[in-house]
Amino acid sequence: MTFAERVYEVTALIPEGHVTSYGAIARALGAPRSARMVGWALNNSPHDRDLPAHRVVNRVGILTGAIHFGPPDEMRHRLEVEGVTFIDEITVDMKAHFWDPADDPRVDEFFQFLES
DNA sequence: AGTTTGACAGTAT
DNA sequence: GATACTGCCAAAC
Repeated sequence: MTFAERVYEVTALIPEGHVTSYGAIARALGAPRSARMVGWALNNSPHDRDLPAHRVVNRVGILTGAIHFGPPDEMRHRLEVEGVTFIDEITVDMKAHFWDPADDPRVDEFFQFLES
């Protein structure tokens, strides 16, 4: 299983109405210095898998990946529909919606699965 | 096998 | 504070 595939698995676990950051995913994968790789992985993410990639923002809460969602405001709109609030046009309220993969027991289960 | 490329993060200025 | 700079490393080519 490649690094990118692990990124997809974690991304799929992001709860509705929440967001996480590239760095947080990298840490959860045991590669704390590989935030850029998470971005790279999502950039090449499969379109046939319905990944909630719109729930991944940078550490500040800015939707740096918005340009990959077609219409300029598509990403923000998807988040707003889920109840995610913004502190300005492009910045999500991280304090209210941040979800850390490392805090979710399902992520631990996932890693145990990998070892078996 | 060497180079390039990022949807980043942390530190320094 | 806002920029600028630097470290990062998996994949594609």
